[in-house]
Amino acid sequence: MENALRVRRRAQTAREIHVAALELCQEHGLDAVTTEAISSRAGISLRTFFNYFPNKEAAIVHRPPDFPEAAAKEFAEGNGSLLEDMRGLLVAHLTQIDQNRKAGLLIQALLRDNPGLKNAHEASMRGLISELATILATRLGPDKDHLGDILAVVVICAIKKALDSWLVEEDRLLADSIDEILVNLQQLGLVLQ
Amino acid sequence: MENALRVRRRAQTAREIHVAALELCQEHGLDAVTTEAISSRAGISLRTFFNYFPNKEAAIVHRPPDFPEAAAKEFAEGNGSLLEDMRGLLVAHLTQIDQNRKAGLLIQALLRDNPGLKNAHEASMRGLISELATILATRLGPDKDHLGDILAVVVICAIKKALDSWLVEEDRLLADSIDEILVNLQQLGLVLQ
DNA sequence: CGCAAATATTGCACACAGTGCATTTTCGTG
DNA sequence: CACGAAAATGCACTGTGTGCAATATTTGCG
Repeated sequence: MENALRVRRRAQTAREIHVAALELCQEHGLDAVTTEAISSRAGISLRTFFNYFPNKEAAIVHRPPDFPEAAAKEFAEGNGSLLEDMRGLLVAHLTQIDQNRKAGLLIQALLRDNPGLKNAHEASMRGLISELATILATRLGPDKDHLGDILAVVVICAIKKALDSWLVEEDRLLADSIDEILVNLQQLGLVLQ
Repeated sequence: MENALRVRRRAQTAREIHVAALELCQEHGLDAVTTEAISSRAGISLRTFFNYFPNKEAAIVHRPPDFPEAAAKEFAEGNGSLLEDMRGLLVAHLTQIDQNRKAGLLIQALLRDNPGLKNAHEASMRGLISELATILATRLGPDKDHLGDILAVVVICAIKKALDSWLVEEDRLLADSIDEILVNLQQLGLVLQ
């Protein structure tokens, strides 16, 4: 009952569907792309498509990279300033996004032009938010769950804002985007006094 | 070309559809409710339903009360502590929600039991968020747009959290919920130093 | 190896969602 | 009352998403 292989294969198929969806959107525009077309380009049946994604929007947005476990642990156990400790977490996370800059750009462009994708995007963000909320719960300790939840929301929101500038401006440094996030959060802290 | 009357009629019809949708959900559960059933209970054709809402989820969630203009203006032009000035805005907003406590409770219960409603709910929240962002832009002045956007997100998030406790606990005072919101935001400010 | 169990893929049928378009009805206004 | 804009409607049609049962593939194990 060793399913590590199966898990990897599943993830691979999902990625293939995702890529097929992105390519078709680039070629014909989101509205002209059907789940059937995606399935056939990905070399699977329509029925199988729905085994992997609930709808085409989900296939397009797929899921954002998670927070690497090592960085999460380090942050959760850190005891410096929260914002400074968070830098490592952000570096780890944004680095992963950087790996896949091309897909990121494409998805972002699609999001701009197709408001109908917003729901799917938000849904995938909810996953990230709750992952971060879990990490923050460890860091903040008990009885701070509301605070942790809210903080998670605001951090993800700041990351999204930074990605907007980062993916657009070709030669922007990753470090600058991270600074932007931290500065925004710090300003938020000031204004909430 | 005086369309004030038409606007009111339109809003009324939308409300009737909304109510019909809520009633049917209560009776048969969300999954068993079709757009056709909603239309027919509301006394309109299926085609007309889609003139008012893009899908049944939107009809169920409808739209949350906005921030009353007077309170918004007062907050935008205030110059005390941001959080204290915000209290008036929150009072005005939550009071409106209180007017319709019954529907609020029902919608909240539906949201708990039907994850499929989350998207529609988030979509309607986006409207509120951008409304608040506009208000905050006035209050904060220029060059703070990112900060205003992020702040709007976090405030709406705090409101949602407070509503969770408020709608559940029967005899909770509105004032307490508002305090809860402000305390959460203040704690957030502290932790972001 | 080769079998049995678990898991993944697929085809088919079907009910519902959502849209475009042309037509009809309603209703405020002059 | 009559006109015209806005709203409601009917109809046809494409695409979505699911349940179910059959088939194929992979995995663990004797």
